[in-house]
Amino acid sequence: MTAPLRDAHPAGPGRGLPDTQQGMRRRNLARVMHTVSAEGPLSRAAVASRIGLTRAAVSTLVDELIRSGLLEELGPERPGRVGRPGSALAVSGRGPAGIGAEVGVDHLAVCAVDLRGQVRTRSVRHGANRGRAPEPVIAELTSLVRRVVAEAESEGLWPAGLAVAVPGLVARDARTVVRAPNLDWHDTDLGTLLPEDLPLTVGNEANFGALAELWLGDGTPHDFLHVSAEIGIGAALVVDGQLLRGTRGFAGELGHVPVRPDGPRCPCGGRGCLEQYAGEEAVLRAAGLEPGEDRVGLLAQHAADGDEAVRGALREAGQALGIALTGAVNLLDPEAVVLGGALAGLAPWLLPSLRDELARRTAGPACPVSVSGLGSQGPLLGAAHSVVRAVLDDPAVVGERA
Amino acid sequence: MTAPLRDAHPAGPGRGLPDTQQGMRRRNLARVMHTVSAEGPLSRAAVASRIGLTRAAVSTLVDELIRSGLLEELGPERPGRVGRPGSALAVSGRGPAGIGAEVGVDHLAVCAVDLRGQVRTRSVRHGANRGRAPEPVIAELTSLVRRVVAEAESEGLWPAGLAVAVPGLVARDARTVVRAPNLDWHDTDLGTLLPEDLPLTVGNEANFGALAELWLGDGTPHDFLHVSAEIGIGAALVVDGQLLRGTRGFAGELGHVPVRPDGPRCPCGGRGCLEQYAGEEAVLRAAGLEPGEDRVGLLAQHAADGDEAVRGALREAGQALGIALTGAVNLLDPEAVVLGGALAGLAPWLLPSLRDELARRTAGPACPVSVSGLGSQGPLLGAAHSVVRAVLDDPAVVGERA
DNA sequence: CTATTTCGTCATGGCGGTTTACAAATTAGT
DNA sequence: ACTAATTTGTAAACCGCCATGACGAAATAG
Repeated sequence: MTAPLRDAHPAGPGRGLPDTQQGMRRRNLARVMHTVSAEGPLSRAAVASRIGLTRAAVSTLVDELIRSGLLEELGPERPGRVGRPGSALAVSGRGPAGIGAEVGVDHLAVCAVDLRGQVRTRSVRHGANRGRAPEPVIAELTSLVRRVVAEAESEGLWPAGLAVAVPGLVARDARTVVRAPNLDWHDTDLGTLLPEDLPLTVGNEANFGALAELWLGDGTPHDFLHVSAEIGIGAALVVDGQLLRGTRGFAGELGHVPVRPDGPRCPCGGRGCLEQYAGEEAVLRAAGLEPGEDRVGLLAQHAADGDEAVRGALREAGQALGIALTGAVNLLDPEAVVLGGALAGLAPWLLPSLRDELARRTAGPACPVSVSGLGSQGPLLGAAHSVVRAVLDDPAVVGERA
Repeated sequence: MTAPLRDAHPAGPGRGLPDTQQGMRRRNLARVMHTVSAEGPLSRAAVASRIGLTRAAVSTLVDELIRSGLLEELGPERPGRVGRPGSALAVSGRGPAGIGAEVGVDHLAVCAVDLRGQVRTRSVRHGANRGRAPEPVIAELTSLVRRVVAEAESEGLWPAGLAVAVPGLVARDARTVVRAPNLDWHDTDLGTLLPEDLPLTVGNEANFGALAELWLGDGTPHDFLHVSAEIGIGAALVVDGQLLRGTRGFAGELGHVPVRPDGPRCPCGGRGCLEQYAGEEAVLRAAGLEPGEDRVGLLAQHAADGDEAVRGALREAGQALGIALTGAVNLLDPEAVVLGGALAGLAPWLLPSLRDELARRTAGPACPVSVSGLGSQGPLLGAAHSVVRAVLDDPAVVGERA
């Protein structure tokens, strides 16, 4: 069925769907879900005061959500104040689940996350996928998905959708991989290869990582730039809590921002792109290391051991990142820059020169640069959570099935 | 009263104001206004089918809008098809008007635009403002505003708001000018200096220019990058039909994107910023011309006359712009780049090297670069139209007054 | 033990869009 | 010219959704 999970509520007045009472109801159901999900167990009265509706209205909304299995009544609250205690409501731990999947260069991973945001099942398979054809890889992924779905179902969950994180550019249809250099995939429509009974969303790994940071990060603002380096160097731009995708869905190509316009040639056609200084290959070469298996781990290891060549290479990579990010920060004025993915592990050696370069080139106070706490889990979690968010954003759709 | 003209309808489900029936009505009124405004005279039935409501519902909405003076009944349509001809509806030419104002480095301008988008009155005063204190300048501007408002009123219009375009950074409150280097203004609150009986919005000149391009430009997409050069070099980013403002409202500082990281020092603290190559002063210096009065006109004149020094300087500026824009395009994946403001006049000599540089550094087809057709009128028109858009976006607010 | 406060629910009402029906105004066909 | 078909705009009845106000229930304060 492949329902459109995203963009259900376009912004701006005048545009968008006609405003009928059903739409109103749907939005109010979503408000209740978001409020309960974000602020823990809450009584009906508390929800009502937060979203600005009356207790009576919230009562009927909650009834509907409980009938759909999206909310649960936990029983009476501990009475601390005067007055009748409310009945605590919480997001259900047995309703729909978001299935997240990740196609990495040398692993596959799938997990199921319930509406509460808890990871309930997880399944990983190691093994290099570089250069393998899409069909066998996706077949393997499909079997992992089926296993995770089965386990989730045995815990009383049912899958509301599947989101797949891929290390490459994904078209705006959220189904076809336009280009994944590290897998050597081109124009591959995953919609035809994955189980068809689940609404599917395919997305860029870095984008899902950024969303994970937005939704799960501790103190992450909702205007930031998330930089990661799995496939080349990618940035995900989050503006006002929304991912900026670009016309063709290619936004965030930080790796090909010119750093030194007369620098070395880049396969993209340009010269002196960031990737020529801070890309994996470039850093390994500058560090004098052979490209091998776990290349990022290798770099971190050597850097930690005090290898000066490696440290110098990372210092210069940080500097190049700082230059490119200066441009990005000047253009976008984000609240923060967050380093994620592989960069997070190398942060100790990248950050000093990066911050230095950024500060030197900024007039006022420099944009704060932090490191993601999610590590390599970001993309997978972001994918799974994107399905969960879609349910919270429009509970009515899912309510029909339960 | 200074009502919030913007951001009345925040994006995303779950957030925003509670969804009550009155809000629904307001949004539907807005839909009707937008539809009629965008698609010319339309019958009630045509509006209904476009926005997806029933004819009956649209009838009552239209009645209300006509009573408020926002819509006009033009009379029966020419019947071309079978069936009863509809009664054509058009946006009123006598209701509210948007007052736009512009504080330029050497001029002041004010105009009134009606809901149809027609400029109805205009008033300009030449004279250098560089270095003058804000108070006398704004006093002068106020008298222009009063004159334009009086003229507009004599034509049956009433002012719905005032938007002021300023060559500098404006804080997110849309009232205070944080920094306007070319005027030498700092932290100036225009809210206290301008007539208080009009809802006020102060905005950056380049941003208003971009909005004008978005709303009035011929074939302008709704994802683009608008580059202009009045104060240094500014870019306005329009994403999905909305201006990207940045956390502090400082987004779009293209002028300080690093082009050559080891280039000449820039007052901003950086090195080799775009402004050091394509800024007004830099180009004049490279061209061997003295900074005088109408510097842009001077450059265009000499370039047209075949002055090779000037042409060379502009060629290099275009090249630098191309490098900086490569970065921006890689980050944002816009549908187009539009040159506006002073750059539009110099486009014939900037474009070749700019396009060349951009194409050379892009893998696929390069992002198309075009020139704004609005010329120097952009900011003023954008300001006035922003008020008009605010009325279209929420007709109910204004309806109360009529 | 009573007064007070707060919670959840119910009955009532208002508001807003839909449905259904119908008159008005045009074209197409005989 | 007259009828049938089509489309428009409006009115009346209806339904859905939230607000209002009242009420019982369950706690605290005195």
